[in-house]
Amino acid sequence: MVKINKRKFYVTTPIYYPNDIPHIGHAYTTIAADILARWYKLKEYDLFFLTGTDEHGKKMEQTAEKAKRKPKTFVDGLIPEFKNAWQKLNVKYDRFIRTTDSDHEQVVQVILSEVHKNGDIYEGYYEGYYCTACEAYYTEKDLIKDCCPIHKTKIEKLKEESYFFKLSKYQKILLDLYEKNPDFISPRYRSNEIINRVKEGLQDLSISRTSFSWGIPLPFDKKHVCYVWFDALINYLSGIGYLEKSKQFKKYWPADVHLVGKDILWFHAVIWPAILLSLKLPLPRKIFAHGWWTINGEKMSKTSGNVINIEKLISFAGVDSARYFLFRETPFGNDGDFSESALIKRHNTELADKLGNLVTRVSTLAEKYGLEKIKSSKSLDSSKTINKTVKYIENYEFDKALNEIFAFIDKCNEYIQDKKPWESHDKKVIYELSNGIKSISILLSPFMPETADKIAKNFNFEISLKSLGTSLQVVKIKKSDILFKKMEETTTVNKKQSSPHAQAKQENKIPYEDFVKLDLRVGKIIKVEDHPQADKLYVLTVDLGEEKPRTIIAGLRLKYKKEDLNGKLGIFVANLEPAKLRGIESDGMILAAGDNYDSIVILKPEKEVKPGSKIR
RNA sequence: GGCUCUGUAACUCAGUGGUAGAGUGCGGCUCUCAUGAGGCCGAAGUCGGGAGUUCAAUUCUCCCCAGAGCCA
Repeated sequence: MVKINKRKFYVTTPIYYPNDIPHIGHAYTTIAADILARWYKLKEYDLFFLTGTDEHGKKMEQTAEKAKRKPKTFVDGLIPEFKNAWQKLNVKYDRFIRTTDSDHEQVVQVILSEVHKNGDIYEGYYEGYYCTACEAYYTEKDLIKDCCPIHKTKIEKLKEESYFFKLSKYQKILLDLYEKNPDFISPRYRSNEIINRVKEGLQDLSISRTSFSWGIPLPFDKKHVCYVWFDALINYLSGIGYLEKSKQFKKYWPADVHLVGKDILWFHAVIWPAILLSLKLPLPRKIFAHGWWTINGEKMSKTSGNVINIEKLISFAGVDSARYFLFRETPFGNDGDFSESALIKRHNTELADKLGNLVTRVSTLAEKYGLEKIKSSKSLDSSKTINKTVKYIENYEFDKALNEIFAFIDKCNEYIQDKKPWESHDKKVIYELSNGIKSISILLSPFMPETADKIAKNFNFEISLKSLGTSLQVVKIKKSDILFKKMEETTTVNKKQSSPHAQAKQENKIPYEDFVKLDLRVGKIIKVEDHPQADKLYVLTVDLGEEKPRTIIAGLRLKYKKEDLNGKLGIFVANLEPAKLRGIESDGMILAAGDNYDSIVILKPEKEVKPGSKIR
């Protein structure tokens, strides 16, 4: 008898280095995984969602030493930061794996032995410039003045005994794989980047170190500990029970998607598949690289103090608004810019005004007039929205999915306006709208689980795929509480913390480069005539130190007599785009000061200078 | 430097071989069930610049300019 297995979905985040506190970057990947997890759970897939921490390496060893702790004790203290963060963000993972978990350590050793046995690991020497902060070697040409190109710290040449993984052996197979599976690496442009690099050739990868001991020892040479990346990648296997739970492992492997930041795509799209090929294991279905967040247009960094940690992310407008914003603002894959004002704006206009308000008004009408079930609604049909949203979510186009859902919310608002149920008391219309709200909530539930739950309770339906396909039951409905309170922007804290550059931008200041674009010059007015078509305008002939004098129109006729201007010096914009004013072309502009026309005065140099002198 | 991509309304972006759309913002009108929310209407663009192919180019080709990404 053939047993029909339920379809499964296995999603992972990278395992995070726990020395940093979790911030918006970590949150982005993890929430994305949570959205997918919730979505496939909704579809009743057998789901596994793995996240965790990467705890080995020289850097961690050193930090622990500074804190006068043993590495393990030190790391133990950092883990709650991450677990709490995910709890606060409503992220529901199936396992939080730590590379110090004993089952993981065991798996890494078994895998090292297997790869070794397969002849893909050999002994050699590694020579290069090692940056402890990056945990990576650099070649001489990578260095910038003997310093690490990323951390700008001085780094030294190291030569150590090392074991190597035969990455070069897999170049052709990998290229073949990318070609046959163009969506293996997503988005597509990232795939092209990787392909080009792999074409340039692959070097064997050093996978062990002798310079520190905080790591997993190689089973065939205990002097060496495993290089952190090799150790870390294997979490995707150990996390679902590579050794002891072979049934579970067989069910979930291969992973359906590894979500990663664009900075670690190389490891996941090249090294990881090569390891799996050596192990003769099936490859993950997809590696998806997402972008980074800038903060107010600036790179996020500890030194500029603009890091958005989880507390802060939630503090602006709550968890659901933060989750919504991150995936509505920017296509998944692209870089995005985070700012409090952008978040609050979306919270107010989209969540409060459109969605929240719709729920309140429909629930109020339902409470007052009740519902009457109808079979199907042609005028307010959500099936197209559902189909499109499904397509977008499963294609990792979260922004488009949300856009689709909100287009339907707009439709509901148009419908209610059109049908005016507060006049007609038409229970069928209110039912149609309630049913629409049900679809909206279920589709939104992966993104905004709390909100979806609240609406579901209020309108008495279940968040499930089944419920999406069936009509709402008629029950008594009460007016909904406010789902999204409108927020006011309180940027003062933010502004103080941001750099002078970002601050200048916010205050509408321009960079110096923009100022120098202005060609301001002293000019001598050599002729003043009335503009024939306008009683406010003079037509000036101005010497700007050029071969020919220019014609410049000035609105000074009511303020200055001709003789007050003739022969006088003034300040002019010399590179203004020429403009026709009442039929005469003006090639420049005279500068004047004054808050309004009545108080206007022209500007003059303090001493006599020659026409054409530059203002600087 | 090498490879790749982008340049469309004030902003963010969609789009097509037959001279352009959406959201936000802005201006006006309007309803009152609703969170000063909602709905309707409107203004706004030489589709980066130049050349070529074509009956026709924002859309194809080439060059130039500007910006971005990736380079173990």
